[in-house]
Amino acid sequence: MAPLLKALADPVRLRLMSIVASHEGGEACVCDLTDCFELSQPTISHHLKVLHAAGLLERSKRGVWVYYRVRSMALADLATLITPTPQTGTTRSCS
Amino acid sequence: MAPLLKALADPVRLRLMSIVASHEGGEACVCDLTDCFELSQPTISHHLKVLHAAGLLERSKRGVWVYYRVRSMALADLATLITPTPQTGTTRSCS
DNA sequence: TGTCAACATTTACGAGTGTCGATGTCTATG
DNA sequence: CATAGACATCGACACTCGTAAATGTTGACA
Repeated sequence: MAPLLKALADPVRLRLMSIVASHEGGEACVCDLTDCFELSQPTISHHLKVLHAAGLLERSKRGVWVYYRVRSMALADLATLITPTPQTGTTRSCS
Repeated sequence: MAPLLKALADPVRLRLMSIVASHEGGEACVCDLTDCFELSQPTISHHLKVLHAAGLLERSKRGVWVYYRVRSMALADLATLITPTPQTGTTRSCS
């Protein structure tokens, strides 16, 4: 769980997720994304790799272009884990 | 939002949140927490400070002891932000 | 007032991270 | 085959982060 949060805990990567999610057809190619930032193409590629390795983005190569798509299931699972549990009653000192 | 995720994106801090949340009365003092880790007391204190600065933990000092409590509202808000939006239809290239 | 215990702060250091420039890989096209 | 463009990888650097040892602060109590 910590690696997932770590992958999301960066302003650039959060924007990347947001842009991909709200892009036409729910997917975007790298060339679209690099235009949205004032960062070099290798840097964007690096962030995409981190998000992909964390299971937050899907990769699909079509021709010369590589399209990324948000794995909304991963986000939903993460949201569930973050949501506070209704307290189980059992009280152990450590977890 | 990124700072919030950054504060959570650490195994020790995630365990701290979990332990505090599931502790008797929903709060725990530092001495309880240091016993759960094989880390020095200053390190635990540092992580608690990070979580408190991010608005994820409440502090309340009673006598010599300092009790921490999870701000479940912050977690709930974060979960809401992470949850994928149902796609608005408007398609702008960047966000 | 002096002492002890619970936490916090400071300082320092090794490890990890974000960034860029240079280079590599792959695909389409002439 | 040669070239060009879309991405990825590599190497290097500055910066941040997690950790511990030493020290400081505060409250309880004799």
